[in-house]
Amino acid sequence: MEPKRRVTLKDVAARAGVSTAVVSYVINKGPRPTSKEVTERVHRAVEELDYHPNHAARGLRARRTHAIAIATYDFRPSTSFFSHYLGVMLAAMTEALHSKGYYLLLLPFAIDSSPARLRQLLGEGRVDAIAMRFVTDPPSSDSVLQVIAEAGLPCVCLERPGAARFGFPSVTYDDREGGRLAMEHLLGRGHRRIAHIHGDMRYASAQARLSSYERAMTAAGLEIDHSLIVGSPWDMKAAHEATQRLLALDHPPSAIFAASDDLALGAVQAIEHRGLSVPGDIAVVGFDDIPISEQMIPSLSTVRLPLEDMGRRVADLLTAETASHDGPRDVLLPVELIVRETS
Amino acid sequence: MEPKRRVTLKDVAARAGVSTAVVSYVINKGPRPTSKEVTERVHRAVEELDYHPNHAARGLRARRTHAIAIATYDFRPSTSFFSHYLGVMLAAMTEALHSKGYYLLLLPFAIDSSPARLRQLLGEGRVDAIAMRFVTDPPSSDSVLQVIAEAGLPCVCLERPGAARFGFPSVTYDDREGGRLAMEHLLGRGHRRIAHIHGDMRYASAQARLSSYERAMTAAGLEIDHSLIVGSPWDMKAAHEATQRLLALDHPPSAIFAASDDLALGAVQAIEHRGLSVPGDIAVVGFDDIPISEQMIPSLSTVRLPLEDMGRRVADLLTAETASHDGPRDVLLPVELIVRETS
DNA sequence: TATTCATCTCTAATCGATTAGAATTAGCAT
DNA sequence: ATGCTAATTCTAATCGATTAGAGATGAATA
Repeated sequence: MEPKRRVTLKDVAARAGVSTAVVSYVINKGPRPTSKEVTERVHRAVEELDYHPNHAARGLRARRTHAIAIATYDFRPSTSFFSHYLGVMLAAMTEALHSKGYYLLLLPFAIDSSPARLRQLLGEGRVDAIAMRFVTDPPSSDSVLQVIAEAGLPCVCLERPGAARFGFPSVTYDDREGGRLAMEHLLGRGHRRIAHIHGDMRYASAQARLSSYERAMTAAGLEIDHSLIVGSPWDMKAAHEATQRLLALDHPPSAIFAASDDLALGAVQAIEHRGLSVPGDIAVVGFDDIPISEQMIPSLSTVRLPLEDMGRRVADLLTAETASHDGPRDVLLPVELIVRETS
Repeated sequence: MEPKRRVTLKDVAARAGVSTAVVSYVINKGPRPTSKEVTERVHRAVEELDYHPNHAARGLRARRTHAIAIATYDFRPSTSFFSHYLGVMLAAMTEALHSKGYYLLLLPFAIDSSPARLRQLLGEGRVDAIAMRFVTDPPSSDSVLQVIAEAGLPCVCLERPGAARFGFPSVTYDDREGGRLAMEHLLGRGHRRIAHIHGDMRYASAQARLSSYERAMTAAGLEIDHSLIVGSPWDMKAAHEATQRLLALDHPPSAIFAASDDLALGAVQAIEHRGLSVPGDIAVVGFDDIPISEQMIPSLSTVRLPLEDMGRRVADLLTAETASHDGPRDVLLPVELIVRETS
């Protein structure tokens, strides 16, 4: 393949019989008006030459790269970086960004990675803005956000609000409300002895869901029985074993609220292995709504996260020219209870 | 945040008391030698000023962006783009690229998306190379590859070899061998009546795994009973129902080879719901080795894909200066049979 | 000491766009 | 027609690096 000579602005200008400045104006729809006739000629030339503005030249002069970076600070980067959770969100975000002419750059961050890499990325001026996902609450994230703030780069935080003091907005789904909905549902079905399987408590989500459980129980006038709160590290097998412990109790629960669908899956399996039925003997509600939840039999009742919405909102916030009219906002997106067969 | 003035080459040069050319030489370790003393002075200046070369300027002049794009041509882009499969691979790839100073750009392609987007990306000169994943065999992918070839960009194909005529290497895992291993394993345990649950036959993997099944049966001198080959669209629920049909046969199988772990999951559930045990009554082997496979009880025997290896290999191929000494190569990575409790 | 050669450094052109500021043209009222 | 303003268009500087070609330096050789 002989690498055909690139088509440049100059070529287009020559073909359209105008100066390069005008071509630039036409392409960028401004900042100065162009006559209808010239505009058309330029567009035709662009079309005919299959011209695409060079990204580097553009970025150099205009200081805009039309690229957005996303980094996740997670404890389990390699296995979970692209969980269903992040995956769906990323897909939506990629698509939303693309439709605005932006590209998404993936950064490989673990929760303990040094800010050096980040500093390099920012120093290079490679991206216009950055999205950060933290699985824990501030202030563990502060040093990272500090780096971004110093670079003067727009940033949106995923899931964990509280970056407002850096001037950054956030997009979060409503973990608390999700837990409330799940519990309300189970309580509404008459369950009184409800267990909770929580996830890795280093995660803010695990904390939030557990505290929703406790709040709901208390609000319903029920005492919190700590033998009904079992834990595991977001791991289906651990959930299976935890459930076995629940089933072995003198007063086993009649319902289980699991902090994730993976955990719920383990619970359902354990219950069925014990010869009991779901939801006949024990009802189960999960959290996340991963694809399996709908497909398994019995299908899993769960709390659906607004993943695609989140992706789109983040994309919108990051590409908004009109950055925050009235200060950064913490966007809280609603979750949805999906009642299926396990409850 | 007042956006601090950028530190440029000039600043570094001034501080080190040399010309910008020398700084460039030092930073890029070539193409001309620099004296030890000057080299050190420059490094010190870089350090002190926290200098990072501007990506756009660099890209403009040197025509290298140090960015790699990846696109997936799949039938189900939104749900599966970031399946476990792609996720782990991407994580490995991102990391490998990063360690070489490259960044990964995500492209949001569905299998029927037009080449226009791609042409734009390439026209912009935004990336140095591109990785493409196709879930079907050529020639459906040819028009896309044609675009890349015309742009003269290095490209690596994931999973589906046969792009050699465009001069592109490929990285694939051994689907056929995986099927063979799974079947050999089941046959070795004395199973003779083995069923196969295949996935969406539009996928080359589904085809390859099915044909491995047929080949193994034939090689073992067994006749292929078409009532034992049931299909579903990579969907756990469909697998569940397909398995119910298998169990209802006059001569139900004693083992099932499922074309994916998701399908295997559905099969296991169906078997257990029927009151039978796995592997006591029926053995099951899956394909992929998703995280759940190890965690479920009983844990699932399956074929593990070399996902991280693939990611790294692709990264290597795409960043290799020495592009193909002796023509493009189709790299075929081995898979591994993981025997667990279901078989 | 003069000459040659290798090594290192500097000057300045260049990549391809954007965008001030100047120049031109068009539109309109006088 | 003429002057004035508004609408367009052109010229050329600029972004921040890389890199050919020229120049300077020092060591080795004659």
